Amino acid sequence: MSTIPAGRQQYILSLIRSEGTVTVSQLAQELEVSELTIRRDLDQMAARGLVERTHGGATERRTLAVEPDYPQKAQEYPAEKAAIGKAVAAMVEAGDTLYINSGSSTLAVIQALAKLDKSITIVTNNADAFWACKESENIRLIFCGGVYRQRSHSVSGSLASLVISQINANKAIIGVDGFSPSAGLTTPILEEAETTRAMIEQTVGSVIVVAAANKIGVVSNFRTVGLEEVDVLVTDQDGGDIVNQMEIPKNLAIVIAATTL
Amino acid sequence: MSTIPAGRQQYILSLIRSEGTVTVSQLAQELEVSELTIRRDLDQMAARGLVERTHGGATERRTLAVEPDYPQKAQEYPAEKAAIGKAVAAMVEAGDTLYINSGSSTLAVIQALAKLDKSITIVTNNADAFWACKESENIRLIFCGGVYRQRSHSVSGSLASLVISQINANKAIIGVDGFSPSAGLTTPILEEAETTRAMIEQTVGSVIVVAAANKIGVVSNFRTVGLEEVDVLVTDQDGGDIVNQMEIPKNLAIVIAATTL
DNA sequence: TATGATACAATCAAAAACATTCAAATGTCA
DNA sequence: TGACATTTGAATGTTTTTGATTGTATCATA
Repeated sequence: MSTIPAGRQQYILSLIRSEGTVTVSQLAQELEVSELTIRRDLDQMAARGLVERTHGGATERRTLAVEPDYPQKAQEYPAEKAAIGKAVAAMVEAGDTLYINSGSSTLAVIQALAKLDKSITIVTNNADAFWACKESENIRLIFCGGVYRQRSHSVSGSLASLVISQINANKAIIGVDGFSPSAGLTTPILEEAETTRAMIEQTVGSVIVVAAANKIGVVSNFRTVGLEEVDVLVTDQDGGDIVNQMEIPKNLAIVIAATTL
Repeated sequence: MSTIPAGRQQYILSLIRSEGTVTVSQLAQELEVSELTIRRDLDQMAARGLVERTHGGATERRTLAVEPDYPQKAQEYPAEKAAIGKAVAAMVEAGDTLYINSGSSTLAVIQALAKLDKSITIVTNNADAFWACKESENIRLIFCGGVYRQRSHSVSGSLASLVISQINANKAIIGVDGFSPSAGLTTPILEEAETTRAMIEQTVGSVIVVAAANKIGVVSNFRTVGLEEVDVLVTDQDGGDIVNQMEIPKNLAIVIAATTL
């Protein structure tokens, strides 16, 4: 077989495409190199986004790195998301006007708020908010305008910013794809980043970021704002553990949502 | 078989997708691991929301975590509305930018357009447009901002007008509650009337009104525009009969949508 | 409703896979 | 050839996975 790294990795990739998964030991035998070499190959390929690394081997990437497929992502880790949603909803008081951006985590917040049905105003660009609030008599729902993005079930862009510039809220509830001390809050879609930034700029009260463990420490393509703009981070148990080992601004409060069942 | 967790879980998932349910003992035998390992796999997958755990095994998730579940509006005269929608959709050409306001008749137009899937841009304040266009790759959907009205599944008000002021369309497809020579187009909600008027003002091409027979000759509370602003009226057979006995502007074309079934 | 069979949760120890560091082998360019 | 970078493999300790064990919860059928 190929004795150079590039050839090996190409073979690994083709095998992953046909089999779905590969194991380190199997590849080491087949290519007659040490398992360590295979691990290094897989790590490199994972860093380039070609495969997904798992314990013992690697799998095919389910979705493109750029923009996650909505229905798949939306139902990942429902328990954690529901817990986060509940915790955030508890921070909301009657009379509040909230900015809530799009994403499956913030949808969980909307669902929790819909259940409580306090008299609040929600300003959002999440298209799923409509049905989530369909039985909440006391929630006033204001929707951002803009270009609809099928993949994320949301609207964004300059039209959304235009609407947002007209509204001041006293809390912002922001879901992100990346939360990092150095890079701040990041998302894979430029327009979403712009819309989210506009929401934060129009918020006079506290900015609450929701991010499950798999978002903490991650850096995505486009920056919305730095962590200094954030007042509260709501995450799950694992996320809390990661944050504890990071250098974060002192004024940023961490809230752990317990997955109590 | 795959000896790593990822491969096992992938196999389990594919099996669940085809069979509907799986049992722990069956999987343990098939994959040649202990039942305990299978249980751990299933628990992990359940935590991620991929499967539903049951006693002794797992089943496919029957309900998606996110389910619009729109109460399909108790459609009055579905056949007539579908016919009107089809007739209007036939007037739309690739490249068009359309204003479409809210209402069950115009929703039928959107549904017909979604089926054709021409490359057009739809600007609407109808919240149901999201799911109606969910499988139309070529339709660009721009949503108006504004306050959401549960009863009509739409947004309206000054924020909607603000967005509309930024966009020029070459056709407007307008549903109304009242169509009358003397009172013009009328609707029972002030904000909807304002939004619809703004749409018509921003249209440089033809204004197409859709109205079933039960709207013809009716006068509702708030006036949007007079009939002189309308270029085409699309109605059903009965509606055509009524219009024929009316005094309408000469430049207003009448189109009868045949209920061919 | 009681009861035996099965599935489960919790804990622990062994095995496998891993990260990390370092040195040897290989290839490249002057 | 010699200096340098790249690739590879060995050795170390750490983490993850796995299966055996125990006792508990749940199910099906009488």
